[in-house]
Amino acid sequence: MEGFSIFIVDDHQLFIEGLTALLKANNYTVTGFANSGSALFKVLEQQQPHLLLMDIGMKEMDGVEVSALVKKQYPAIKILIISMHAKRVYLEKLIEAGVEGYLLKSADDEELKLAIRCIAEGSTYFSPQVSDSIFQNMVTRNREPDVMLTPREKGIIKLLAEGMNTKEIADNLNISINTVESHRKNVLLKTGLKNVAHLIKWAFENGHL
Amino acid sequence: MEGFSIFIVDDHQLFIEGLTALLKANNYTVTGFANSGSALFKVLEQQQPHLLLMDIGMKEMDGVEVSALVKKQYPAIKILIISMHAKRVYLEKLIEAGVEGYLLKSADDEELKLAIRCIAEGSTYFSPQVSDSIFQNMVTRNREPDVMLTPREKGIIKLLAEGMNTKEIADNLNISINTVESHRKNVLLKTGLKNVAHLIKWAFENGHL
DNA sequence: CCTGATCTAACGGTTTTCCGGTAGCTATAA
DNA sequence: TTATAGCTACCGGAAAACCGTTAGATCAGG
Repeated sequence: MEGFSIFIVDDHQLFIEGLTALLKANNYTVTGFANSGSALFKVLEQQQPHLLLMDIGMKEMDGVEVSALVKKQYPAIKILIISMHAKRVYLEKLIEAGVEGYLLKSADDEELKLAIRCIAEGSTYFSPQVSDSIFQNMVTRNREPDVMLTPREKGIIKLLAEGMNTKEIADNLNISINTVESHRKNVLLKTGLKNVAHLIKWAFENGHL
Repeated sequence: MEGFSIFIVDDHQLFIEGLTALLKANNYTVTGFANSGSALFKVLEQQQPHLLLMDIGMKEMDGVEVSALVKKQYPAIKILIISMHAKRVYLEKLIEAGVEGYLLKSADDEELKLAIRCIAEGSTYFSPQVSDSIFQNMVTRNREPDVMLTPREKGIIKLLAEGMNTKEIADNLNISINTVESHRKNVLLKTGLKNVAHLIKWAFENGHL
């Protein structure tokens, strides 16, 4: 494992330091860390580690975008995602981006070492829970072909979540009530959700709020 | 610091092991860990550590309840909360429960060591960001006097979030439509929210979903 | 230039929510 | 034993959401 450099990306300093201590105790080489995407790219200009341990928290969907960008600019760098949860939404995009592995934070250090070994050898590692999720997704994929919301629609969802009714939203955006109803209707149509309450929950779970 | 035992409670095994490695590298004594509240209490019957490092994630509000229970049954055990965010909702209850400290995961190891030292010496440590949040809370406290939902109400909110309407919920719970409407009405009344969409958002932000 | 996506707007009818008030039944705590 | 809290249930009217459908304007990309 000598000569295999690991770099940690996470916005939780404590987790970085814990992970670093853990890896060093197991004779891995940790060459640094970054707290944000921009910090990471600054470092990558100077040095390219072999492996990025990338944490994906709840709030920042951008961990996904960061991964995609890294893969585009530095295809040689391997990426192992360490995430809180096995959300399909993230997974799809991450696999599309070409990450080499996906671990849950509930994994233990044995699984972490296994994942790193797999990736170092040129393979991939996706934790079982996650693989199931992927497979399930493959099967049901056709039903939900990636719902994309327009900016206007996202804006209206935000206002709906604030408790505004159609008229208030119309006033707020200086458009007709009919228009707002059209948007609301379109969103429900394209997402296949039942009503606004359902929509708000969906928006939360899919990073739109 | 010799003779001061630390015990970690977290449902993320990786974080536990990272933290353990970090603490051991700094010559602290880590006597064990637990992945859940129930596991913790089983261990506490056998041994009482001096300090609990308690992680509070997003989903499990129960970290708060666990802390309260520990403090009630083992007042001598100190508790240092390590949390993802500085949510007022959690903070209030944790302080009420009597925890000795509150750290964010964005803290570094220096702050962790400082917090542990403070608590070991009989003092308390609340990270600056959190203290601000507390203070801000003191000022605005009067406006939101702690809305408590009954189990039935929580159940109905969950079903509402699934997109069910009143009739479907009534069927699902085997109660009258009128009853469901009463509950929905009461919830909106006691929370002061505008409609169900607003309610779903509120429920998400306050840990009810 | 044509096409597709987006934003805008409208109408009529049905269903559901929202609001207000009222009220009985049970279990539990003061 | 009173309260008090929680769950249950009902009614009627106003307001809003939901549904299906149509359609003009604009603007970016092939």
